[in-house]
Amino acid sequence: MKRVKNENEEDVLCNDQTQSRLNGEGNGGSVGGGVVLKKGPWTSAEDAILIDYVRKHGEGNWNAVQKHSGLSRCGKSCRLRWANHLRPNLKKGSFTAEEEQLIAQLHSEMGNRWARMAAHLPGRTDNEIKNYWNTRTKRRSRAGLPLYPPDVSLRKMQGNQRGQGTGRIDDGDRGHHDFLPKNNYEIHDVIFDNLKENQGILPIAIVPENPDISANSILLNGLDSPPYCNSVPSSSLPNHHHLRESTMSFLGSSGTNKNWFYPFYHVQDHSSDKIVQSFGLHSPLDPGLSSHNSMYYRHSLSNGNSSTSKPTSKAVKLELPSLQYPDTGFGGWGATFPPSPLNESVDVFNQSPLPHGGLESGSSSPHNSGTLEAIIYQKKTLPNSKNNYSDKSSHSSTATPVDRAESSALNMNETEWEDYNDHASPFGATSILNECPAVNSNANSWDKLTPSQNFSGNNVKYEPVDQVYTPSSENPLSMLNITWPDVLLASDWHEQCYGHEKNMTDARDNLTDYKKHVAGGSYSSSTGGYFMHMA
DNA sequence: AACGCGTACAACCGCGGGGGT
DNA sequence: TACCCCCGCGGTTGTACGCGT
Repeated sequence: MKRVKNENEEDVLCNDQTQSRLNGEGNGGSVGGGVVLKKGPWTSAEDAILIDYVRKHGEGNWNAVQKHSGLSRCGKSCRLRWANHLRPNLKKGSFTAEEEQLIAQLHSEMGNRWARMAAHLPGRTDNEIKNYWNTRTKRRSRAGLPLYPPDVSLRKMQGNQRGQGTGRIDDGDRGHHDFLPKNNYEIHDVIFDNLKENQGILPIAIVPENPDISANSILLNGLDSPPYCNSVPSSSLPNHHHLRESTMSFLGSSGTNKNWFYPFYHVQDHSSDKIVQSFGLHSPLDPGLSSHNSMYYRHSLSNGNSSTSKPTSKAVKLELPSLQYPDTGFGGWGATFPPSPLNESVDVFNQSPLPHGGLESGSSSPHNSGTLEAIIYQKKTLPNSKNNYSDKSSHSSTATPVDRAESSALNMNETEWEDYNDHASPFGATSILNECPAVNSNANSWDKLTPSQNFSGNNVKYEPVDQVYTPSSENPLSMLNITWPDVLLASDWHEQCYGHEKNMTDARDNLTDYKKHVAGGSYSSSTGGYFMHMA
């Protein structure tokens, strides 16, 4: 279709056929006899021939198509054409919101296993899903958005909780439990404990006065980054903030506006020798992560005096498979909704840094898959971070492009913000909204959210979050959000901290206005910016 | 209108697994 | 056990289209 010019191209041999010839195979008549096989777009006539062939002979034995039908296409091309376009019951058109959500969920569990994902999406092909995801990934990466919607991340995290005792990453195919009960939501006591402990922790993104410092940079660097605190460069700090390799702190090597990226880190409060939980959304939900390894949200510390925490971290790269962006650092790898259809016997201790591969069952590792499981898995499997940081960055990451890492880091932070605002997290929206000028609660798609952005502002501003993944009647997947503990907790927490909900409402309005102000700046909506909304 | 850019999508390519011999 | 063949999968490429400037 797109390659119209190929209609008139000189026929070329299918590579496979060429290989077959070389291998002595493909003896199917003319193929082996040197008949050139067409490449490029299929014509309707060819389609008709192929359809007719399949009708008569059924699927399979694709190399025989050319022989029996005279179609000058290699078997591989025929199979692809049939599978992706001619096969009955194919669903055409763009993905629905439900499908998008499911894809994200599946990808968070499976990684780039398109065919398996396609099995969960009737009428959709692996190629279609792959194209969608890749495009989406690119777009979101460019916009500095999280790869996964917050509920996916949360779900993963919840699954992670459940799976903690097992030491398993994912049940994978073993489960074949298509969907977990929707009401399997659990709130561990520790969640509430953490809530209490972290009252006053504010998820803030500081917008510098200096317009040259991107909001994301600030986000990533947090309050410990100049000019917001007097901390020394994180890289030179003593290891009182230990960043595990798996937590994917990224080094923005190119300097400008990149600085150090350590989207996840803990802050150890020196005065109390207590790990000050730096991030919130998932932390309170995961006992294991919350107190030790949780590195999700960047909060100011209690009483808002974040700069006193001397947060820092080391930058570490995390290698991921291509197109896998470690931009969501939260979530677990336990089987959650929907459960992984995979039966991936993941050696949780196998964290081979191989850039590719390792994805197939039997050898899969979340580390390699680039899924949320991988991310969280590493968090969990590595030693507790406290005083245990070892700089594995130079060992584990072979070739992670810096820009990817950066975008990933950005994404993680963006995700954090989305989550905050999405769910009125007691750590998030509530906190933000009490001091933050803007929140857009009208978003209906997690796919087009707040991008990274440079803008100037007052001394301290909160990063506006454009899009909020808001469960609503418009979103048939709202039911998924029953698993949002934040939602359940927000009210209570908010009441506890602020006494009334009005603050949030007001803050949302203010934030919305602020967002508009910001969006009027340099950001291009064409790149998936502030005001991109799903149709 | 022209251009540039981003996106969507079809198709190609290489690799590896599984089954048969 | 080794080899061959077929098939499927995932990564990548190339091009048309749409939109903004």
